[in-house]
Amino acid sequence: MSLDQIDKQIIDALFKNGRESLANLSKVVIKAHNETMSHTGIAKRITKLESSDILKIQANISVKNLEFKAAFILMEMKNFDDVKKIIEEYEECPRVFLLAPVNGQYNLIFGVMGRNNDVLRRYINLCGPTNKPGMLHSTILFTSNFLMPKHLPLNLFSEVSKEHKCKNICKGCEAFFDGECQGCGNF
Amino acid sequence: MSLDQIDKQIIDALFKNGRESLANLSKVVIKAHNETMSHTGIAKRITKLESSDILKIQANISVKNLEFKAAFILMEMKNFDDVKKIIEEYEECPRVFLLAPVNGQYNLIFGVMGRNNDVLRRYINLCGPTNKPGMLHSTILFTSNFLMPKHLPLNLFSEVSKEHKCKNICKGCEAFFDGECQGCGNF
DNA sequence: ACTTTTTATTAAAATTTGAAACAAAATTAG
DNA sequence: CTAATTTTGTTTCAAATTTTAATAAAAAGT
Repeated sequence: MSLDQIDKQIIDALFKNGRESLANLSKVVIKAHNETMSHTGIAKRITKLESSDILKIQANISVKNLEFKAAFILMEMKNFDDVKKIIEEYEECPRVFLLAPVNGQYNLIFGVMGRNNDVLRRYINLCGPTNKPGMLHSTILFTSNFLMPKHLPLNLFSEVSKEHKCKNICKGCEAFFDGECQGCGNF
Repeated sequence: MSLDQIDKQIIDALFKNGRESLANLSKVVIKAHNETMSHTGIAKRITKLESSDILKIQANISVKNLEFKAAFILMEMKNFDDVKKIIEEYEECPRVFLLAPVNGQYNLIFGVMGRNNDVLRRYINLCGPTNKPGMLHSTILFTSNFLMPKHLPLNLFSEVSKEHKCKNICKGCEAFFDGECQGCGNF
């Protein structure tokens, strides 16, 4: 599916304010020959874009303003199966805000988020992906200053993803069994 | 400003659906002792989170479903002034979806988005940051498969950012003066 | 203990959304 | 090319939601 000019105008308006009313959108979105569009028409477009999973209107939060700390981990893996295994283990983790297989000097880019540097370091050392099998080389980059995107979709406060999802990571973790681990959801 | 349990529940619900009605949010958000909260109270919380720039409800779009192509550029710069200069030049560019100074082996992480690999390569070669002064070393990673975040806030369709904002990049560009450049906003 | 400030509630008015039936345009098939 | 079909957009109106303003309650500061 591809986007036409109307879709793009809707997306642009919703990029600026995701809760803009359909009434206002219908004023802003202009068809050819300067005609406006009905709010019902706009609603149908939005529904369609959402159900084809192209668009999702979400709460994005500012890493900078909450003073969260983030790390990018770049990984060079032995083979693609090892990459896939890491992805499987981490794609539901609420701390992982970035996960993408890449081509180039590294095979996988991984982003982790924490309330502060302590939490972040503990995660990287105890729960992180860097000591998984197949890892040839990795490098870690720290930041807390996202200039772009200013607001990120972070799944930090979901009740479901606190313990359950991370079993596959936690089952080999000493801290988890010693009761020292505060859980993934401790933001 | 820090977030309490109610804020987190609101953000979590809006992460799932940014246009959830205040009425529904007031049913979902639970205070201590299992009390619900009034929808007016919820609205004030949201307004407060937005005006302190912690929360922004936005249209996020799926890189994967639109089959957009992205590249991460990792840069090691001579000094921090050079980093700042790159940031100044690129932070308004609609193609740049990621821009963060980092600490570690590299000083800056940069993400660019394009409709296809051709557009992306042309941008990197002609408009990209890799040949700017102060660059010691850089590496490029390509991807089109964002597993996380599934949907990204991309400012691709804004009318304002088509030519104006990129003057500082374009003024030394041959393609721009030859009329070969299709402009930053050509998505 | 009192005042100030912040936060939440209620209820009515204004606005927005959703549903259904219809119209127009685009696409497909004959 | 024309008719049938599908897709897309419009209108209308009832139902649901949001906003506003006045008030109450709780928390913080003196």
